[in-house]
Amino acid sequence: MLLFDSRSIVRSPSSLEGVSFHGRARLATVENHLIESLPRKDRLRLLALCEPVQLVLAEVLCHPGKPTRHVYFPVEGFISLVAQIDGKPVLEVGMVGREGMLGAQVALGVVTAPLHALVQGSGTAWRIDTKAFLGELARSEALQRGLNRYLYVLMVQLAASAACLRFHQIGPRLARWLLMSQDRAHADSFHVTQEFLAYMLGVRRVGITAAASALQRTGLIEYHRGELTVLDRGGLEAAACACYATDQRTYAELLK
Amino acid sequence: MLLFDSRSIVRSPSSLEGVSFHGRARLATVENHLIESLPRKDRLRLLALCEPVQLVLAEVLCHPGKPTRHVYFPVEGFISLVAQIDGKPVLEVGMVGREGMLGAQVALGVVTAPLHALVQGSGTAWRIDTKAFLGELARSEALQRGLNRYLYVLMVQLAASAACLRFHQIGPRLARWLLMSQDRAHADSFHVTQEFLAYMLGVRRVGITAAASALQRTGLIEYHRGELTVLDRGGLEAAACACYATDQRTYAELLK
DNA sequence: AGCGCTGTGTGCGCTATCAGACAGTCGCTC
DNA sequence: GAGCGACTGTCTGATAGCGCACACAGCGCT
Repeated sequence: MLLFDSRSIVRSPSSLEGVSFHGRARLATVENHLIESLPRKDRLRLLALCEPVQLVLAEVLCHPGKPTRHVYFPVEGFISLVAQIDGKPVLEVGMVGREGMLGAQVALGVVTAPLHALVQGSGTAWRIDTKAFLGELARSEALQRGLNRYLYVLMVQLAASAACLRFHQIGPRLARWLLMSQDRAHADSFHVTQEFLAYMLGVRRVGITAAASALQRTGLIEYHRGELTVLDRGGLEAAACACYATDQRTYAELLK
Repeated sequence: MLLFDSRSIVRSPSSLEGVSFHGRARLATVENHLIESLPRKDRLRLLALCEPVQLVLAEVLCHPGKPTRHVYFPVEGFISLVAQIDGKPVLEVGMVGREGMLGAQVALGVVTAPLHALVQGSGTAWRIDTKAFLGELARSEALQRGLNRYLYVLMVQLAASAACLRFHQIGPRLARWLLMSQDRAHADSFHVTQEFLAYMLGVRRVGITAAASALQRTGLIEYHRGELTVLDRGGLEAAACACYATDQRTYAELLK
């Protein structure tokens, strides 16, 4: 799909800051939250199985119905979960960043991927062979607990997304999407075209043009040929539908 | 909510058949599929903990965020899972019948209910105290496996529902809903008002009036003041969006 | 400088659905 | 048999979003 190739996260230093392209520094943490939450012993054993990989933008890490060869723990990169209709991926239903993992369903004894997994922000991640991971999962109760809670959060958010999709308009949904991406990209600016946004939100590109123009006019964001910068995070939060805040609360309550 | 009281499944014998109100006989099976799939030993131990209860129409078995006191294995009755926005339940995102259970999230170590659970078809079910169930879950590996697979199916369907919701029109979605209800009600006719259908599908009542009129005009269904009968199941399947068939396949592949 | 690709803005007509209101009709109850 | 509530059908006007088409601008490549 051509769309997949039209995405690329800006990783070059901002010409203004000259030092770091990270608007909100989170450099202290270089790990994945799920892994971090493990007791030292289990964590080390798990990390011994991990290999660092670079998530390449627009890469499709798994296809629905196909077996998952690896599970991924994003550190810097992040991933979109995309649902399909009639065999065509059409709509983002979830995002996986440093707060979670891709392939949690293996904890349910199912190695079949449920959704398309599309790398949406390039960056590092830990990767583990599915079988090896299952072995470690059997050994570590803490890992089981972590995965289970994460699966629960995923379910809650899938359900919430469905309702949001139905009842909220493009503008607020776009604002929410930008916030969620910003959280996972660990940067205030990233590269994303209107075409791609339309695809993620399941609307026409023109719909995004209208909504994004409005956000730019009111000074919340700035964009130009795919370079998008969040200027006023507070304002964007106000513009987003309540689902963003709800999501945040769910994460805070269940994953910490 | 008044809507909840306006629903009632027809349980009186059909005047035509005079013997059974079941259009498609499924009387041979009086159990729940999840329970049935257990090895004899585990099944008996689980059933010893169960108490039979009557699911009362329009009863709300759990609220999102609240702890689940019991888990339920429907036998004749069935349950709608309803997502909320801003604290108000607004949209059905899943159905639980004889093929599954309510409260599967306890297998994830979370006793908080994720969604509203609304009894949509009255009838019998098995009920177990959550704690007792957790004890049994720890004992039975087969039960764990069953629940895990069921949780996976739920997730897949949540994602599929979201996409369906976004891209399919009221008519096909209504047809799909009727088929899914018919499957779980084990009857060709059941009681359901347009008001309630609108609520489940997240649309206005008028939208249902239009779609249902069309289905009646083409002879697929017949309804009158809440009494709805499926006349042409094949035709209804053709009228439904492909999501129904996909759902069926998912169940067949993963839950048997 | 010229070309072509990608990304963005716009216009037009159309459809599905929404919001609100109202009327008819059936069935139950008093 | 009168009254009332529940259920269904219909009307009017508004709107969010769709499909399609096109114009234009920035950017890289030759």
